[in-house]
Amino acid sequence: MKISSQAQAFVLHFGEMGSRWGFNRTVGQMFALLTIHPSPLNAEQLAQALKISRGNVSMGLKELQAWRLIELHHQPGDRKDYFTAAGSIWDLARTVFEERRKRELDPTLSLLRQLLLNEPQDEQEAQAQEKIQEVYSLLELLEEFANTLSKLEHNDLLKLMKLGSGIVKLLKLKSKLTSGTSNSE
Amino acid sequence: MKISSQAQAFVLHFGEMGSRWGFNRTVGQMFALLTIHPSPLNAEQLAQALKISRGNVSMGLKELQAWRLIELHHQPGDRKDYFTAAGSIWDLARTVFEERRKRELDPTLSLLRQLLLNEPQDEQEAQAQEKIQEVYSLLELLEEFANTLSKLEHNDLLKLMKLGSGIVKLLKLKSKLTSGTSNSE
DNA sequence: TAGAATTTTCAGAAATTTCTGAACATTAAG
DNA sequence: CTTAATGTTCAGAAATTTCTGAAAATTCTA
Repeated sequence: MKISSQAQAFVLHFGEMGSRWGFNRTVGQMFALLTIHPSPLNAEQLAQALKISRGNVSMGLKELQAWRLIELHHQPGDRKDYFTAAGSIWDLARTVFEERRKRELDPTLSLLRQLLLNEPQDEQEAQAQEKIQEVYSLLELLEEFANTLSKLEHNDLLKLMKLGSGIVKLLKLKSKLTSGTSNSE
Repeated sequence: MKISSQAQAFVLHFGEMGSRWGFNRTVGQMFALLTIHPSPLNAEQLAQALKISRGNVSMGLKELQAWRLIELHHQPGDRKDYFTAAGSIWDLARTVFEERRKRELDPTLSLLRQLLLNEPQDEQEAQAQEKIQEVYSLLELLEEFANTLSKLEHNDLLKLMKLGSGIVKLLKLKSKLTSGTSNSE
């Protein structure tokens, strides 16, 4: 469990950024370490490498599993649980993207849907309702777009992301070809 | 400063979600209230409506200004500062998107760039370096894509987001038309 | 089934973040 | 310049989150 200073910096940074990405410092560090380390690690090794308690590692692993970011391995003749980051970097990014969509968008969509069911009782409320509707429409569109992106095959996603301002041209091209017809799905 | 229960729920929810979106509870509430309220509000009104201290409001407003999410107004004959959410819901979404990109992507890109400058000293480090490079490439692509989206005009962005699986068809169409030529920008 | 190895849980400790309110700073008006 | 109105700051209080470590639970082996 020797860690190069290189890896050290990587791990520490992901710890710092962790909170911005939706988990706490040690969970961020654990994830970074599992990502950068070539072989699976067990709880003991994680605790030692990151200088945190065994209990904390256990909780962290549970959270990373809830995010579907790590997977369990076993070494023959060893009862300990070993973990690695789940899949390629791209898989991980996709998973983080999807989990965050779920946590950051869905609860709000669901609340706003609720609020929109009420009949506004006065002018004040009617105006508020309108604003809520605007927010709702936007978030719904975002959610659908995020969904579309999630479902794209790796190659298509790559192409799309590399288009740059070519996107505009493509959109223009499209409206020329299909002018006058509705077209999602 | 009477707030309908409708608005109340909206404000409280944005408080709860606040931390997931990058600010704390009261800042989330302040932002929600300024968004849903039809007219500009001053610090006193915010403090009263949200039952928080005057000092807290001052700090919150400062943070919302750092996010460029609110703008200052003045009522003739009144020295107080009044605030509203800055621009339309779409403007706000764009701003949040850009600020978050800055805070969540840029620091990491900059660290990884740093790390990649070092020559790996052994096999272990070389492997780590490779992983870092993968993460870096992905985040860089993400950053560029986010940039592209930020720069799209409202209408183009809307069209793109509504494409749904039509995106795939469009990408296919494009590769047919330009097969063999490079094309970002 | 006993017992050793491993993982999980969770009460309280520690660390961190947020909030208050009083002191201070700034501004505008007279 | 003085005063009153408003805005800002920041030390410490309060609230929240994270972490530890010992006890409990689980799992495997013999």
